[in-house]
Amino acid sequence: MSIRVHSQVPRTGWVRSPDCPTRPTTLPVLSPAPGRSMSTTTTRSALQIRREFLDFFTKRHAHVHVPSSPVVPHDDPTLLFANAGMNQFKDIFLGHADGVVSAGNTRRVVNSQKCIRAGGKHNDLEDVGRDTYHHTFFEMLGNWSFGDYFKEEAIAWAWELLTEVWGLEADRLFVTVFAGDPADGLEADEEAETIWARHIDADRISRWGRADNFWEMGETGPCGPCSEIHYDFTPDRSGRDLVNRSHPDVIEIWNLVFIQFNRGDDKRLTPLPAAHVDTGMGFERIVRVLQGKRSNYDTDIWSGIFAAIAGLTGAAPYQGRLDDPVDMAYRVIADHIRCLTVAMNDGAAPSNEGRGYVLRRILRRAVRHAHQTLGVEGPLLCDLVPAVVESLGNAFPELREKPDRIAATIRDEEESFLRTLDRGLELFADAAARAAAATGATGATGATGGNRGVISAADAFRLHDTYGFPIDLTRVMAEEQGIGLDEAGYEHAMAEARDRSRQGTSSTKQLTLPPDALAKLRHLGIDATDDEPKYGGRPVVGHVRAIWNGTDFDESAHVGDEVAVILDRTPFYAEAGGQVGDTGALRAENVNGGTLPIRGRTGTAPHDVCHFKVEDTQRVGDFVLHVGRVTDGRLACGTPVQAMIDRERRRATMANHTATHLLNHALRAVLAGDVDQRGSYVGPDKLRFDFTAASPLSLEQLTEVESRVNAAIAAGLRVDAAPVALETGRQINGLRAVFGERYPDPVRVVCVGRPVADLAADPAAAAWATHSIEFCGGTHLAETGEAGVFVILQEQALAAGVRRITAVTGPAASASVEATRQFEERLKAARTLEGDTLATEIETLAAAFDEIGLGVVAKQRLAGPVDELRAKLKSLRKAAQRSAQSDVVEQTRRIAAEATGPLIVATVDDADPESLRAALDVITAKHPEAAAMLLSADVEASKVAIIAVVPPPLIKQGLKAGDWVREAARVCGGGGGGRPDRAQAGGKDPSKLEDARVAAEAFAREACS
RNA sequence: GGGGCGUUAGCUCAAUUGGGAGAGCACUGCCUUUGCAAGGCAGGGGUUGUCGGUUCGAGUCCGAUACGCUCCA
Repeated sequence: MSIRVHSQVPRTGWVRSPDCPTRPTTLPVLSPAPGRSMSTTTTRSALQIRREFLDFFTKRHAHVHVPSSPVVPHDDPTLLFANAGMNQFKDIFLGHADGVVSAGNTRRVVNSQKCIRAGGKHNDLEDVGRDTYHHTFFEMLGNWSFGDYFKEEAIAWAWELLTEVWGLEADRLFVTVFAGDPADGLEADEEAETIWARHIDADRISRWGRADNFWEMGETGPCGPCSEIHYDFTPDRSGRDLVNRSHPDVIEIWNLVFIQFNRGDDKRLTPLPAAHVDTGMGFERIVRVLQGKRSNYDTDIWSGIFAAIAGLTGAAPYQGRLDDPVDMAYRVIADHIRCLTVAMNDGAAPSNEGRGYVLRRILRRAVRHAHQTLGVEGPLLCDLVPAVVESLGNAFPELREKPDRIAATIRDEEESFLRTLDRGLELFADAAARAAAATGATGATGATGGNRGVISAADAFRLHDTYGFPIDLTRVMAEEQGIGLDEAGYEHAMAEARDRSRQGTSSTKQLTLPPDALAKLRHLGIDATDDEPKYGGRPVVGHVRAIWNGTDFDESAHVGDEVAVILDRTPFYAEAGGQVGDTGALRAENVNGGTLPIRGRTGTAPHDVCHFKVEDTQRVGDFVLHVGRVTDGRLACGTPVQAMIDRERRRATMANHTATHLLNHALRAVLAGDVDQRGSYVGPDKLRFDFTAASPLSLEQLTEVESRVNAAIAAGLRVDAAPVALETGRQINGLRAVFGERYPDPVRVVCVGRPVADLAADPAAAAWATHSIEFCGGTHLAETGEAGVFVILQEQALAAGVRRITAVTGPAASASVEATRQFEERLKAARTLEGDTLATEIETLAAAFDEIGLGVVAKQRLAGPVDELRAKLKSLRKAAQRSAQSDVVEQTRRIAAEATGPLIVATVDDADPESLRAALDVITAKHPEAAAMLLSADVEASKVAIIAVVPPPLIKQGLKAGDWVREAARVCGGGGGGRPDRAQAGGKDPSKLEDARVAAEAFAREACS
């Protein structure tokens, strides 16, 4: 179905016409919009529409407004970006689907969720700009019932809002309901149909099958029928047959999902005890409907951004034409900058992988349109950020926090892409030249398309794959120059590359649980792992509850099996919050001097012996997975095991974790607040802390940070951790939380130097600002002194505006301090050395400088002196080489002086190939007509170096330098070659040096005779 | 997670089957010019990212690794 070109339709015709009057709202809770006039066309602003939606549910129907979750999901790796309103409530549906559920204290929620649909399975990116309704970023309005109201209210309220509050006409609305599905034994949703019939003419309700009207979250889990409301834009209201036809004139505006079933592992549906409502209404669409526009882009949502684009580029104003490249550029740029601003505000950044890569592609697409269509030379997008903040800041106040930083990052990325384009242009010119050469149409000017050749598939693919030069740009440029393009071949190469990429994947065995396995565990009645003992770290007795082999659950595992074990109780810390998972062992024998009592399932003999080596610990849902291998005996479900962590490794990890908190706090103190944690790694070997910072840390700042942390360690402060109500926790003065992270309630608070109880008692106290206080589930030292020493090893850039500090504590840090001390002493001592000993010492020191793990502070301080020494070594070497060379040259001078005739073959002492070359130049200078060969032996290295030169006349006679040296090298056990006029070779037997010389002389005489 | 490409002087880049590490710009000195812009001559500057292998010989071939660019998921 083709999309009609809207430019044929007068735009004003789509503002509300007399047959579509706007009825004033009668709702008392809504304040009348200022300046609203009944006599002219009255349209609500986008701002009002959003407000009215939220107010309708909060004020009139007792919902609680829950703010949008970040568009970058921090706790769901399966999701690239938040793509639906239900994302942040997923746990409620999944985890506790069979009980009474709530979000916070309410079971009625309303929200406007920031969503991004780009990348992943549903990729709309390429459609954005081409039509009237695709967006990479959009808002999803929704109301929610968690086991509270159901179809009756959901339908009635939706109808009330649309027709009474917003005054939409009933004869422009159509409703769909679920038709039932025999395969699932599902009846049609007559309940919804009956309810609808009370509001709308029965002939406007239609039944649809599973694809359109049955919603499922995944293979298993909560699901149910849904009911959609469609709006008919056709001038004569003839849209009845266009419902669900993807027609631009009849669009779905609201989807009401009734979650009433659970799909089990056996694919069977069982009714849920508490049913839920999940509704979604695309904000951009409803605004379009209420403002009577033919396109989402004709609404006031976009006008500010369009105006900014026009102002910055000088382009003609937006006309709303679908077929106009300029208007398309407007849509693409406006859509993409909204998406980028929101995503980056929530913590994403353009990069070359994952969601960062999606952002990069979005940014580049926008830049390309600005560049090609609007003729923008430099960066543009970064200057549009304020317009986005202006238009969305009211709904999402977090956008006002750091627009400058976002703009700066976008600018960097734009500039880098413009460089890529420049480089691509050169490569394109090469490819075009090759295309012309291949057809023999060399530089014929005025040639019409076709005879200037074709850009080969290989070139097009290489431009794209290696240099990121987009294929559509290649196409446009080829067209401009009248060159063809092998697009079919390009697609083929692309498909091959995809295959290659795919084949490389899917080989490693995953020992984490997929969602359906998780559901199965719950189905088996296995409870969440009790991992509270992790904070104590002492061995505990647990029972094997399940054994996961990567694809299925087993009853037992045997020696050599790599599996993941789930216990009912464990002291193992599962990887989280940057801290690595514990390692250790599970044992089932002679615990506490005797055999463990058996309390598990039947069939497990008391004499079972087993040793399971735990190599990693991961958390999936509420279960702790002990990943590793059986090293002895047999591990069976039900077996009681002694679970013991590697305590030394844990101790080192704890020290690093506590130090990470101290570092976080010190950074904030030194860099004056402009520090957000962006990630961390806490392991036994080291800690890494990524944070936002505009510029590199100076030596002074690094020193300051390091000494602050060491001061806290030296003070021997107590570290306290305790759960606190989330609301109280958030109020604690000086608290560090990770941006965008979601925390449980109650949340665990870790504080250095003050009992958590004190904080909870008076959260706002000014004194807390001087303490490190974080929400953290990790394991920590009891007292900071146990960390020993803290040394920063490295400070580096990770991405624009993000820096990483790598540091160590404990023995590793002490070792670094000691290494630094020794290094400094040796450095000082080296200044007094001379000659060979100096050379050796400098070499050792220079090598050690990068190897021995010096702290970054020491390193920066010592870099100067070390460089001086390096320079000194260099000049020493140079001098030595010069003198060695002059020795050889001196010998050669004598040889040259004594030599006569067209053939000079001589041996010299102690010459490296370099010196031999210089020496040979001496001979050719004196005897340009002679063929010359020099041989030298290095007895220590047991090597022979040979070099030869032959003037052109002798080459003609048949003496080729390459053959010549090869003959000489053959005698002393080597080989060689080169050009006819000049060649080198080597041998391995210095004792045959004289033989080689004789053989070479004979060979040359033979060849020249 | 997987694929492709790259890393050579301070900067931008060369180096044809493996056989003498180079150019331009920048730098230093001298000369020319009233001065500027520039020109002439001379000179300094390189562990060819790192580690290992093959070879008589590696910037070049092979394997690892780091970093960067890029494509795919």
